[in-house]
Amino acid sequence: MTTQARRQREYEQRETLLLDSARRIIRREGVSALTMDKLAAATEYAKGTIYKHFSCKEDILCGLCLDSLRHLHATFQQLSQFAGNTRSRMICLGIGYQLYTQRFPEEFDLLVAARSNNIREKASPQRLQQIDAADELVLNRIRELIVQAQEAGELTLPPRATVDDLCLGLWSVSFGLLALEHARDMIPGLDLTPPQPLLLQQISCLLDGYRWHPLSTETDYSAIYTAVYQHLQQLMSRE
Amino acid sequence: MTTQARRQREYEQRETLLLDSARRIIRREGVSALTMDKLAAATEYAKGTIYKHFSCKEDILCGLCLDSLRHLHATFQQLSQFAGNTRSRMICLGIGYQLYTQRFPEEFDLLVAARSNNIREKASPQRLQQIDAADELVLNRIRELIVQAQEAGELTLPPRATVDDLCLGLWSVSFGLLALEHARDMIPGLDLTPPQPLLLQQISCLLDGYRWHPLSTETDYSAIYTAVYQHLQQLMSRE
DNA sequence: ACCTGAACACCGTTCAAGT
DNA sequence: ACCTGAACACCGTTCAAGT
Repeated sequence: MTTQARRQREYEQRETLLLDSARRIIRREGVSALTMDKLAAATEYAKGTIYKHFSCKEDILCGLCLDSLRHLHATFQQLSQFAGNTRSRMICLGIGYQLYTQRFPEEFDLLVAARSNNIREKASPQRLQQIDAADELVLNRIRELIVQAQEAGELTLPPRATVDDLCLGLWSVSFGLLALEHARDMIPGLDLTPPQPLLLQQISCLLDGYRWHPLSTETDYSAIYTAVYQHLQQLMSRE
Repeated sequence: MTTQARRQREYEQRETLLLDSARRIIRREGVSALTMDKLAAATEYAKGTIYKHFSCKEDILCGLCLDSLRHLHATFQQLSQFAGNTRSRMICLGIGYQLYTQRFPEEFDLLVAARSNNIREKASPQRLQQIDAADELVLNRIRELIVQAQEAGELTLPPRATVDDLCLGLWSVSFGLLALEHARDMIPGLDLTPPQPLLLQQISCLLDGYRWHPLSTETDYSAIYTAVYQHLQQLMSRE
């Protein structure tokens, strides 16, 4: 039935509209400004209609989080076509993550919040499952690169470490650092190297520790970092 | 005036009571179950009285977060008396952090949440300042140990890295890993080494990267880790 | 000077009525 | 079958009245 197909399409379009409107409200006025009344008014739908799509307010937040993850995955996929040795390409992913959080700080706040139980316990199971699936896709891009490094002979993991250990390690430093970076000016008197290369510094030392060649003592990654950073920044700002 | 001193003391006792009751409610029923009515009933004070202490609900959450940080700092202070080379002692701090989050998962959720702007923008400036000060004290314990490692000749930082870079790096991996660990069973199909040594694994590789001696290739830290972990676990469960 | 809790305002959620 | 928005319930915040 074509009618059914159209209905389905219209339903999805409406969901997109709802999420986009919600995102705009949050970006402009913060999460606390997102109310069902406001969202209904902005989209010109009744409040009841919103509940056809989302089980509760937290479910909307998770919907936004899901969008963010998919966006991040798309960015990672583009970046994995980047030329260079595997370690440089991993740095690319780090930069991509960093630029993403800088451009969409409100979304990153949601990514952080969606890890806490307060939000998860209210959202619908389906949405949570979708988030986990999207999470998995992002992690796969990292995993993939680690395996490629092994195949290229640029990485030999220490005896007790698995691919997923390294994958989680990278994910953790990046996530942790970027999450804490929000609070950067709030923590007084930290004498840090300039903000940009901070993530590079941490990832570099971690990868040196895992002995992912060429080591940072063998190659100057800061030049690569700066070049890629500027390149990506232009690429992403054009979107 | 002694009356004033007594008043002050009673005021502080009441604040402690309010925070303890709030914590109990959150532990038992989750953050969303914490309402002003419930807190007033539990403490046998009127709702208006709560506002003598806290500017809003989020201010209470930040108050709990502050308590957590101070508790963590006390733990770190105890742990810094631990004997051994500086790298082992740093691992101790990591274990302390890990055990802390395991024992008080709800509090850790608040520590994560208090980094997001949604909460910060509502809490009182004074409370936020206190949190930053407490944060600083915790970081100082880490910094201190790094400096001691330098003095002991066990650590020579790479040319571009500062003490605070390493400090933040350690803080980031730990925070990131522990924050993500909550979602551990939710991310399907991750083939990871058993949960306990996961943090050790990441910290070890990071410290190897920073060339903090003795390197993990020179010493078997997993034995030290297990011993300290069990020791601390007993110590903390007795509290 | 401090505490109280009724009253208010706001907002998430539901569901009977309408199309 | 789907959409609507009035009505409801809940909860954070205030402040006039009481001690």
